[in-house]
Amino acid sequence: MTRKESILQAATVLFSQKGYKETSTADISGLTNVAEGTIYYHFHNKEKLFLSVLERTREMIIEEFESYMENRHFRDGMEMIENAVSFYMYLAGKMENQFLLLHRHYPYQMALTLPSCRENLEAIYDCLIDIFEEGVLMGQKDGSIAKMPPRKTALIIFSMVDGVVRFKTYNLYDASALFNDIIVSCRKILATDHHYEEGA
Amino acid sequence: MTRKESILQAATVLFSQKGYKETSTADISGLTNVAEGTIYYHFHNKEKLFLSVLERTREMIIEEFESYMENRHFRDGMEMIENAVSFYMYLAGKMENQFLLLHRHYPYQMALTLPSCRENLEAIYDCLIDIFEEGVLMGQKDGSIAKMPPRKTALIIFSMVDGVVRFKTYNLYDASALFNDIIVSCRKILATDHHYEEGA
DNA sequence: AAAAATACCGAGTGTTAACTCAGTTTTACT
DNA sequence: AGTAAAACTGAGTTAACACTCGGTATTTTT
Repeated sequence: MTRKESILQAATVLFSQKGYKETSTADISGLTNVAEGTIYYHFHNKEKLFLSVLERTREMIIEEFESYMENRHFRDGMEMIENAVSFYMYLAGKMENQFLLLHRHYPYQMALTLPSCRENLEAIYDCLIDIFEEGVLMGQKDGSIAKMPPRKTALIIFSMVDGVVRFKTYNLYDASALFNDIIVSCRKILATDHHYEEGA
Repeated sequence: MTRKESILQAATVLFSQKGYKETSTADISGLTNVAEGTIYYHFHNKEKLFLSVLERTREMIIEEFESYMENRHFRDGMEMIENAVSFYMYLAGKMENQFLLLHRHYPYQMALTLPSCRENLEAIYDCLIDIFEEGVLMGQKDGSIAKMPPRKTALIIFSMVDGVVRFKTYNLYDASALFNDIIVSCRKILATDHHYEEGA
């Protein structure tokens, strides 16, 4: 692994676990056995390093999600959303540090003054919410999902799932224990009145 | 207003808007026209000041919520939850800074090493989720809410609402635009199969 | 193999921020 | 009014941190 790569990895871990301000370039240097000067050689300054971490995070999350969705076939919109929800929860566990980074307030604060930061965050959320919205639209065509505003519905489903993941992040409650209940709640929110299914 | 009080207020604003590490005692001193020494006279150090802010936040949120709930009468459990949800969204706007503080990762990190910090956070979430749980239990008795695990259901409702509030916090989406949709979704999650109401 | 370009190093620098403390002002009490 | 206690002040101290820079090692090119 190149030094540049190991700096990025260590920065991802430390920025997410300790926070941006709480992580010093000396910390990163110590964790990687790469001299501090090298960090500045590759990333110019700490802020740009953070942006690189965020950009990498965006690439990884979007790629993971799109490759999951595209090579798959769903019976109907409802099934698509159920799958998207469970994949989101799976991914939040697999890419723990990246999701933790997104659950910190720092990136959103940086986004207020740094357009490139905001672009990365918006790209991630747009990608995720677009997938949910697509599922709603598909479900409304095939009759598995009731008529309701697609974008808003996607946002609500997303915030429900993300909120539960956050409980885990905050060490308040174990998200995986709520997995089934989340899926059931999604179905209830989306179900059409007549053909109401309750599976386990 | 006493100096101690104005320090607490300024600290609440700055810690929530800028972050803990990003706020210096000089910042607080500047905003209050109180000398830095005075901050240390009253709070001993920056960490203890933060804890005082958090304790105050806990007191205020719990008091607001309990006084809202206790002087009120609900037709059934469903109505109680609807009211709790809308009051939560109202309060998140009214006490913007305190909620922002709770939406930052810092307090949860501090909670890992500082039991008194964890106690404050748990007290807040316990209070809120207890209220939702109580609503579920009530609704299951009076028939307005379906049979489902009360605690888990309360957690899901809570994370849905809190997740939407967070969109606002992060400047990604305006929570108030989703208000009606949230209420409708809650009803759908909770409703009994037979007596399914859909109001506006 | 020599030269050029790239990657890397870590001691040094300037700044910032938490916290202290010796002294001053205000309040409380007799 | 006089005195003791509490509240307050801000210059000074110390440590940590982001970043620089002159020099060295490594890789690439010719």
